Amino acid sequence: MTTPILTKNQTLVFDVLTKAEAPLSAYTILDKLRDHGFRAPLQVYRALDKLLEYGVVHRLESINSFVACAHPDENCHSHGLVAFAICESCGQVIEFHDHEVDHRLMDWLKSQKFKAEKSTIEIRGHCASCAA
Amino acid sequence: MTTPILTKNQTLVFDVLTKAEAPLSAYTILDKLRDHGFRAPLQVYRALDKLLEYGVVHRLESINSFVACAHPDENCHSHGLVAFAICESCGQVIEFHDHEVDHRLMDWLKSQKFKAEKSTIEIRGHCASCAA
DNA sequence: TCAATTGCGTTATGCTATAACGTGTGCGAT
DNA sequence: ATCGCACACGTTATAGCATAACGCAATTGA
Repeated sequence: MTTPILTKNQTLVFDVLTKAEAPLSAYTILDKLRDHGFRAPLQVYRALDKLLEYGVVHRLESINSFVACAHPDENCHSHGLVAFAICESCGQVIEFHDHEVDHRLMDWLKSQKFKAEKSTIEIRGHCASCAA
Repeated sequence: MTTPILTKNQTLVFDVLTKAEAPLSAYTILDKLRDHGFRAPLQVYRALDKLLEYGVVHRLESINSFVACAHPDENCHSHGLVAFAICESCGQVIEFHDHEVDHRLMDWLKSQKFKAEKSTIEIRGHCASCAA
């Protein structure tokens, strides 16, 4: 699946996320786009839904925020599980993929006959710079 | 760290969660406890905070809900990482611990000099009974 | 041309979580 | 004993996150 051309709103939201240095909440995105005519949360959420579907944006469940995918080119859906390390000081996010963890989790799920659909792996703590 | 005696409110909330067959949101807990004098969300959240601190309850970030720990006796904080498989049909949750996944993630974090504090691993999908 | 699909805008609403205030109770130190 | 402290509790208000439901406009394809 290749990413379709983005609509105007989707582009605006995606650009804001791409330029941000940390995850943004939907309402923060809304505020940043008021000058571009955004007035209501739905405008943001609808764009986010599509961007998530295309795999170019990730949702961080543990902090109710969104980040642009770290692999702009390839489609992130093909990477298997994605994990995130989120710094609680500076907000920076490190995205990573590990097939070992993948397999281990998948094997376990298989043994339970559990059909996985979506996964969330998020570690909160402090990054190298902030741990000081 | 052993779990202190629970207060009245903590006990009420913990009992509701223990009897539930699926995770409950704070507001659902509130509704279930109105007959016991609960009137406001804070009464629930304050009890939950303590129960989370004691490690006898887990928060499921991806569905904004709470479950009683599957290991009532031992303290769950000592298990290292905890992961959850959450059925989107019946709501049932399977809790599991895997040292392999643990180590793998921890090694990765170490290589990034990231100091982990809290972790969230949640897989949504369908359990054996519901996948049919 | 017509119907179906998709994106968009708006208003209203619902769900999740916490701030800020004050009260009461138990308990150790002086 | 009583003072001070820590802690649980109750209440009101508010902040923050997300979606329902309506209608309009543009696009596309039969």
